[in-house]
Amino acid sequence: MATQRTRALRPARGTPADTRRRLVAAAATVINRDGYHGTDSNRIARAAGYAPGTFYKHFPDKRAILLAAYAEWVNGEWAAIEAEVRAHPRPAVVAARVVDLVLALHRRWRGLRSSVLALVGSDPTARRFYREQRHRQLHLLAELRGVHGGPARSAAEDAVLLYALERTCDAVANGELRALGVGLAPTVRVLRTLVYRQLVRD
Amino acid sequence: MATQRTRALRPARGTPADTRRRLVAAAATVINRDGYHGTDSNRIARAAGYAPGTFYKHFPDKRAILLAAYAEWVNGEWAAIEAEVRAHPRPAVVAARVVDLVLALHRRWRGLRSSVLALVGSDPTARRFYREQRHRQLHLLAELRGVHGGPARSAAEDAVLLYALERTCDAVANGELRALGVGLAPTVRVLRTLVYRQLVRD
Amino acid sequence: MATQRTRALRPARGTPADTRRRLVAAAATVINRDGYHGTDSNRIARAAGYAPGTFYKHFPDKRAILLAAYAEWVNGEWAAIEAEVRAHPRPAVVAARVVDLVLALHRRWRGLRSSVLALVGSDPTARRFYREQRHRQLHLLAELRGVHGGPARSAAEDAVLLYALERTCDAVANGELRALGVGLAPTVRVLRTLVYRQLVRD
Amino acid sequence: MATQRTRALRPARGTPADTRRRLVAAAATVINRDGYHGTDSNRIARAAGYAPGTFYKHFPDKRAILLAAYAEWVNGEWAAIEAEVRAHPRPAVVAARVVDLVLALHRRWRGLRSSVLALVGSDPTARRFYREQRHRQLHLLAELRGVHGGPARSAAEDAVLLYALERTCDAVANGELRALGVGLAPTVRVLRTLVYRQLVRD
DNA sequence: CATGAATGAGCCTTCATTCAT
DNA sequence: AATGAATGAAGGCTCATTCAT
Repeated sequence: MATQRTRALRPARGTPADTRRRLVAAAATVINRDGYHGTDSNRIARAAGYAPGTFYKHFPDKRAILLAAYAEWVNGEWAAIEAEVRAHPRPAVVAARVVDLVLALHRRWRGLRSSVLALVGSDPTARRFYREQRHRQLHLLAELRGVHGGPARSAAEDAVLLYALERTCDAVANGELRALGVGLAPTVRVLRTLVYRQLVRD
Repeated sequence: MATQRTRALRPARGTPADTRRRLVAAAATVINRDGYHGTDSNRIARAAGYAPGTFYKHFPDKRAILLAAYAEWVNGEWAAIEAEVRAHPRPAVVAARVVDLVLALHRRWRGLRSSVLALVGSDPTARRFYREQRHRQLHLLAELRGVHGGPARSAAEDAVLLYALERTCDAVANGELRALGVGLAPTVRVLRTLVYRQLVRD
Repeated sequence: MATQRTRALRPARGTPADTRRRLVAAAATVINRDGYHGTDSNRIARAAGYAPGTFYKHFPDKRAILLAAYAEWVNGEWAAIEAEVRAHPRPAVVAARVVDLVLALHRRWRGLRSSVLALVGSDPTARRFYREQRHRQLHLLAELRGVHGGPARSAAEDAVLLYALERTCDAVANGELRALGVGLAPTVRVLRTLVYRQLVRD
Repeated sequence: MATQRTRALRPARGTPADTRRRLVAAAATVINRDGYHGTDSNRIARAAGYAPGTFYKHFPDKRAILLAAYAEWVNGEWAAIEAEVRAHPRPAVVAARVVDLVLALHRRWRGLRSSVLALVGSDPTARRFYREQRHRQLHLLAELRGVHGGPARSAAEDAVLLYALERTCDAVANGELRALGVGLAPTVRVLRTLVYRQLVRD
């Protein structure tokens, strides 16, 4: 009953982990480009070189792969941030690197971030997941400050800083800032100053 | 998954403007509650007391009513903010009022905002529209500072402040902050301080 | 975005009741021919002259229309049986008519019956529905006996009779009996006798 | 909706006949529990301790294993009935045993029977196979009557008896009878009487 | 013999949108 | 102006089946 028409010489068979990785990578790319509601699971599977059914051997539903893609890539890049940051002892340099890296991150994954945020707005699971990311950031920030012998800061201050950083980087990434006539360089400078002040004594 | 209350009994037949207003109001309520992708145009029409066809007599598509709802209601409330704010002469009071009002606004329209932001991420029209809001805010901020004889601030500083305010209020509205163990009162204090400092000389 | 290609000059617009009737009639025919698992809701809708979406305006799911078809048609014909039966005073005639009618019924709706029975085997709703049919038959049988001044019979006897009648008619309808080398006429005679004996004193 | 217990830990590797037997046994259990349309071939294979591919090394398709399961298990138990029945000389005892055993059989294999019946309604192969079972029953009945020096009975009478027995036992097995308010004991009595009368002179 | 990753046709269902009334 | 029945493209997901290892 099932026809067999070799669409492209059957993609190399691999371990489930490989397949999963490919699917996640494809999802990240495709969703980042077309948006979560702008693609579908079949398209993601095809982009990874698989048939529709393969998707559901690895993810229970479409939502799951968005979260997985977010986890995989954003977490991965956050690890890179941690690594780079730890390598630099001077607060000013650290502040600059953090801003640069977060900005690069937001630029690269703007579409993916947007999709995740939308899902966070309506899906409890996504919400829980997203909050874990934030927790991690808060801890990282506190740790950085400790390393640099910085002052005690309230969690509220840290949180507001992170939100400012995140939201501004999104604005840069999606062209909002430019459209407002606000320059990139001064904005980056403001952000660096904000981060720097949070790390050291006033 | 989607709730379907609000089967309005409103008498139909009225001026086109009336109908449009009712549709927009219904859309704001319903989308705020169920999300843009969590409702459909038929449901919105019914919530306003009309048949599906009526919807498309007043809006070219579903997206349009989301933008209209955002414009109508959120703009309306921003006008209220402007009015209230202008009435208070002291910067500290103004800062407090702005934070309180923006927070209230975000709390009330959390779902609508989330839906709009998602659309902004993928739709050029929505993007353009959204940027106009921001422009308005920037102008208001500059004006406030002028009124209070505040210092010259770069557009970048103003923009970052607005982003911090907006994103933090969203975080409060959707419970993110509470989930992170960050208290509401200290957060509001941080925001007020931020706004206050932006209005007066350091 | 939606193309419009007039597939067949848009089927006459009617009242919802009309549409529902057409859908049920089409479902009865199609399922009777191809089996419940041999068709799909789109095919049923098309057979009734409608698009797929119309189906779901009238039925929550595929299962529902099978039950509706069963209810509509089989109930309808049982009403016919009741009417005919009441018109004949002599038990022997009644017995004959009942057997003939049930047999005709099973012959005509063999596929539909088969599908319903399968569903009854796995679906609680279907099960409940099916039992109501049986209840009705039991009452009808008891009533008939009363009319003819027949003897007291236990519910068990009545039930077994009904099962024998039903199952044998199914066997005739699906050719089982013929395949076994058992003639139709003698079988009908046995059934008539069975029914007759249940109606009158031994 | 479908349960997925029975992840067998059985050692694979064995003669083809062993594998086949295990698959059939698993299919009988799983289908009896979840229904033919409520499981899939992968699940059956897993329940037997094998991979999906193994299934299709032993059966051409899913339908085949349903028939095999029916043949293997139900036939096996019918053989047991034959044996037991032959061991008892008195018609009354034989009748009682037959009813009891058929009832037990139907109770145990209710789901499997239901699935087979549904397939019989649409699949010629299944139909042919099912009729062979009936043939066997008819012969057994005739033989029993001969043994007991019973009267000549038409094939039609025998067939109707078998149908009554089968259908009533199904009704008991699936709770239909209880739902109708008909007691088990009286029903069994009716069936025993029916069988008994068919075995001896009136 | 057995594996199990992969397939892909196709089912069920939704919903933005249209149009005859 | 309003209606609401109808549309139909398309999306999420399943599962019988295959085949390279």
